[in-house]
Amino acid sequence: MVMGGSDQLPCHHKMVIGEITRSHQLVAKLRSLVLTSPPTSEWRPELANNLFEEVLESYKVSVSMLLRPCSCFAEASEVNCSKGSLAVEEGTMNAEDQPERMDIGYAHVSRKEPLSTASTTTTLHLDGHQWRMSGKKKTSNGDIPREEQKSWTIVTPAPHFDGHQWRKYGEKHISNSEFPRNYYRCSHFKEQGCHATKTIQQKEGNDEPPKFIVTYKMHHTCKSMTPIYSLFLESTTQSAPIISFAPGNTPQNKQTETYEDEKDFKRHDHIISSSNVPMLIDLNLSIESK
DNA sequence: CTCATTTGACCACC
DNA sequence: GGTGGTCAAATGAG
Repeated sequence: MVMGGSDQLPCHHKMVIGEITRSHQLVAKLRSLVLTSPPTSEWRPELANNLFEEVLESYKVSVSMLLRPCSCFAEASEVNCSKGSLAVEEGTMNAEDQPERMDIGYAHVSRKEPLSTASTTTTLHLDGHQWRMSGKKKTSNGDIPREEQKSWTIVTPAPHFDGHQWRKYGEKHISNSEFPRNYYRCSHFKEQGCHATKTIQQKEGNDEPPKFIVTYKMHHTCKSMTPIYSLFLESTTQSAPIISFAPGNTPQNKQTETYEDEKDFKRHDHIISSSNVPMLIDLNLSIESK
């Protein structure tokens, strides 16, 4: 994450950076503990557990800060913040929208172009995902056109680990596209009327592992989400600290498997979209410790 | 038998 | 009219 001088950052970003730096230090302590103390130490499990708790709490706080618009956003629904000209979109998920869960995949801050037209926003690569959000232009009959429905897109090698359960309801070959597009809706569509949907399409090219373009539409209104902090962000630096809290069988492990054919992939696709998703935190951050 | 996936048909939007 | 999104019957897995 390369950013300018800290005085150019929105105030809550400075707090987040501070919190993440603390997390980094805690992880360093944890590493030191694991590598240097004898496995038989009586105090080792308890101390390790305490450190883990602190790290988890610290990340939780960081994410909460990111989800909550800073005070300089609060004056209006769309306000310039510092020099970054950041705007929080109406309808963007914040801490109030999703108080019980930390689903970072839905945090969305976009950068408005100066004099932007009705519905276009450009992407701010704040968290390693590529984001797009369409506006709210309406048709003559008052409906939001399909193209303009609120949606956001991420590119990820792990398109299924967003903490929700999805049911596939369609597949379509897209013109000028090598791979079909798969259509999913929330598994709680029927019993809870949750209208969240997403499409997954493999990105063109020979990426290894393959990357998928995941487009979400509508926020979840269901209440039975697995409490997972699924922060699978694309790593772009070797030095990015990676924390995996699941010994083996991580989503990453699943996704980096190679599939014999499309059927084979789809079998895994089914498995990994179930609710039994292990926890993974993979932060793409470069923190200078001093 | 139940439930999830597949797949062709239908429909809305551009 | 072409393309993309959704529906629903058929199919398959457990």
